Amino acid sequence: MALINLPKTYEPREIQEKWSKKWAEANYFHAKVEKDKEPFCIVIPPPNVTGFLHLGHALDNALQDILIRWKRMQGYNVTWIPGTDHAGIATQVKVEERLAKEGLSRYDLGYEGFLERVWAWKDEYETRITTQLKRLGASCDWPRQRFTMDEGCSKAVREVFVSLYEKGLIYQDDYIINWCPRCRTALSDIEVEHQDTAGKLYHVKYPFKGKDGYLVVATTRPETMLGDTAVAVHPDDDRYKDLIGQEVILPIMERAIPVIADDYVDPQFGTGAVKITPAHDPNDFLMGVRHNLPTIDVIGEDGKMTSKAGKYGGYDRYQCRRDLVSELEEEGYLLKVEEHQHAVGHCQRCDDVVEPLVSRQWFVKMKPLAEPALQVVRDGRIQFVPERFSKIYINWLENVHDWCISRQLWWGHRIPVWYCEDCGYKNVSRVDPTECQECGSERLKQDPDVLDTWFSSALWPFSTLGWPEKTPELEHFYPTSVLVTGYDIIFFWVARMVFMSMEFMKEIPFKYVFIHGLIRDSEGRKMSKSLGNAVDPLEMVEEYGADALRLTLVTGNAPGNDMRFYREKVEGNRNFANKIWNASRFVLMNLGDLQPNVAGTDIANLDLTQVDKWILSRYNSSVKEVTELLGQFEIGEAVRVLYDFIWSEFCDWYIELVKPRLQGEDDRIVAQTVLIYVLEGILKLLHPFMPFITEEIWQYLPGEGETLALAKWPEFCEELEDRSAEKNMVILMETITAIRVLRAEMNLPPSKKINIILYSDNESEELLKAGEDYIRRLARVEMLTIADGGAEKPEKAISAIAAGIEVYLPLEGLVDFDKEIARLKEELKVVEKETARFEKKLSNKGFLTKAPAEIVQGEREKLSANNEKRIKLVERLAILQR
RNA sequence: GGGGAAGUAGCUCAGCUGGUUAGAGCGCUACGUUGACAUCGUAGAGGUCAGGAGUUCGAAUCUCCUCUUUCCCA
Repeated sequence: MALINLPKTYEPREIQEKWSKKWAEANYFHAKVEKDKEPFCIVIPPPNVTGFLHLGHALDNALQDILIRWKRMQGYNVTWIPGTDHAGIATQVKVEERLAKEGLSRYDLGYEGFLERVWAWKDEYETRITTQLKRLGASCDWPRQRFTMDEGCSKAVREVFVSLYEKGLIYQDDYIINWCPRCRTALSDIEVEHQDTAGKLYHVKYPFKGKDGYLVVATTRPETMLGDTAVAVHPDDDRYKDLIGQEVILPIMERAIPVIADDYVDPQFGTGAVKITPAHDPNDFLMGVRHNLPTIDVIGEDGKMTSKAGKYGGYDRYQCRRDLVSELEEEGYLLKVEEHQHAVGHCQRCDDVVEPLVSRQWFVKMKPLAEPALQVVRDGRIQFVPERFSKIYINWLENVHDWCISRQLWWGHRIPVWYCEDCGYKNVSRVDPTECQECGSERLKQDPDVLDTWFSSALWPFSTLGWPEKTPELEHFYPTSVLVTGYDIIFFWVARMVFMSMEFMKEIPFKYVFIHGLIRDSEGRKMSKSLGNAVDPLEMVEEYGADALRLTLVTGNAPGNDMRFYREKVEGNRNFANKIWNASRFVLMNLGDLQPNVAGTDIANLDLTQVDKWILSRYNSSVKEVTELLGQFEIGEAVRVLYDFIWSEFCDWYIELVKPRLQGEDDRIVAQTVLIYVLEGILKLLHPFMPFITEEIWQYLPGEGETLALAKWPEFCEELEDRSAEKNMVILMETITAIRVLRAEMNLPPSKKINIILYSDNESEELLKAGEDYIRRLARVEMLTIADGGAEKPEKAISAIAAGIEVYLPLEGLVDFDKEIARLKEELKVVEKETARFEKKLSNKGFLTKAPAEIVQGEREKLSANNEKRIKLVERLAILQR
């Protein structure tokens, strides 16, 4: 077969299009359950069907794909389960926004009509997301794709809800919750984002009842005073001790309320007396429970004041605040107003200011569930990478409050509770009931609310594998191997998956939680639509290629840390891809008619040169390092090792060194075989990171196999390790570099041929003789002489010392002796400084006795090498200065 | 108020369990089209590893303190 070489230029676009299509068609990434093989399973953090994927998704999925492709090549039974999240509130907000553009609200369409629109939206975005993932190279097990509201996931949700209800772990209660007046729904604690806001602290007089004088309370939210049912002070606060048990008159409302004592009050804050509004503040609510205070709700679900707010009924909450403050001022109740910084809760989805209010909602009792979830992280059965994130997880679970799971939305899993309109019984059922389990009435009404979107995501690791059915997938692939996600959803998702798994599977959901950071813009800001600084991953894919983008996202920063995104970084990695492309092109173009059966060749037994042995040894240790680093989730370091090996060693040195041999006949085949062997290994090692370019090139290589994605991952091979070849090559490379430095020093362009004399001891003489051609070629030397170290040295020359070899560049009439002396003196200074350092270290008794022998030996060698160099420099200077 | 992270070359960042002559990419300087690659090559300049104290034979790395920047939680 005549070999076809790669196209002259690297065109990522064509390659990625071709391969994402081919891979999908061939269904390479679908894994059947193979019981005799070790499983490796990742469930994708399901992207929300709210929009397009952003760079954060690209990072998350690149990391997963790297692990997945690596393990697949290692021969594991690998499945990466893709899917999307219905993202209840977020999606509903999006669809409502779209409707608003048509001048419609969800009420105009009605419940059924609105849901139809949301399902259509879901289909549209699910398709887009899937397409995007494929274009990024994600090797998902597509036939197993899931959706949090598909039939199976819905069944899992139903089972979990009913089961928790039966165990008493789900309950309904009137409780203070976070309410978003814009979305008109309850939110869980973590869906509220606290933002520091410049506010005011109002000092208001509350007159004593039945006597002169007043108490001053400080509040940031005066409008809630309309619902005050007490004033609280600290029991030990001497200022107020006498007032406890007495009453004050609530201004405007003219209502008498008691002064109570509670430890919760901070005597240092404000005046030390706080107004208590149990209906509109979480802490006040708890205090109200402790002291049996009435609850007066003055703010409604629409964010407006209720009729209980007296004359302010119907006012918007902010309007009420303004008007109320002026009234207080006019009436002389307002003592003073201070500037005050405080945290204000905002809705995570729509950014409206959240209103704490009392409402009847469904909750998950957290304490009993949290305990096992804490245990598995504390005892290391689940490991966070990096480890520090386990603290965040533990701290949250230790202080977790009950989870409000009901949402007043239309889009989501309906709560499986039917209220009997006759006896009021709550029918909580796995199958839709037709009659009341209590009284038999058929007049049943399902709870109108839906569940928090995270309720279904919490089941994702097992619901996607078929639970509650006992599927072979569940049995084989569960627990999953690793979860890859950002630190921003440790509470929302990771913790919840763990406790749900512990409760329902009696098993951890995954062994490792691999946490990554956020992608920020070049100024370190979060990327967001409103800032207009978001980068579209597909735009980068178009411009630089998916491989370059993937590499950019996973390198150059430590695990768990945020990363700034620069287009220049992607460009740099595109250049790296181009380098690989051209190096491969070179190898292929020099293959000629050779069809080496690399797989069947025992490479170590070929008649290898030192250079071959060196590159094989270096390649071999790269295999080892990359594999180890991947095992430690050190993706960035693994890439760095590969990048350096490929560019600096394989391309810059090996290819250059091997060139002459490819022209000759003697050992041409050996050189070709080594080239192709190392190249193929490189492509394999690089494939998880850069799947498209490696697959494309690999197809041009001789050998068997349909796809690189299913090729065997390289293994470390003892036989290829060759320390002495590595050492020899260092000498050779340093010699070549030394000549190049002299050339540059004298401003001699490469076109100018030069003569070089190398003086060496017997040991390296042989090595230099063997490497004569290399030196001549790579340093562009016309006439190369290798002489004994003791031989007479030319006077009119400039010199350098590299790896114990004296390099002389004779320059008849061109040498400026003063300049050369100065140059050598400068070098001598550096060497002397080094020598002194080593000497000092080695004369330190503590060092000699306490440091490991290896280290001491290393320092000794460094000292003697330095000394040798120093002596030669001194000698040379003596001659020049004679 | 509690907790985390970060401070290393002009910029962006690596540097794992303490032993390197402290690295990379970009940028910068000089030279260069040598038949894989100018999306490139060769050589180079550039760092008191935020500051202080301590532990140690030895600290960018461990401990404590200070300063600065960030993020999360209350």
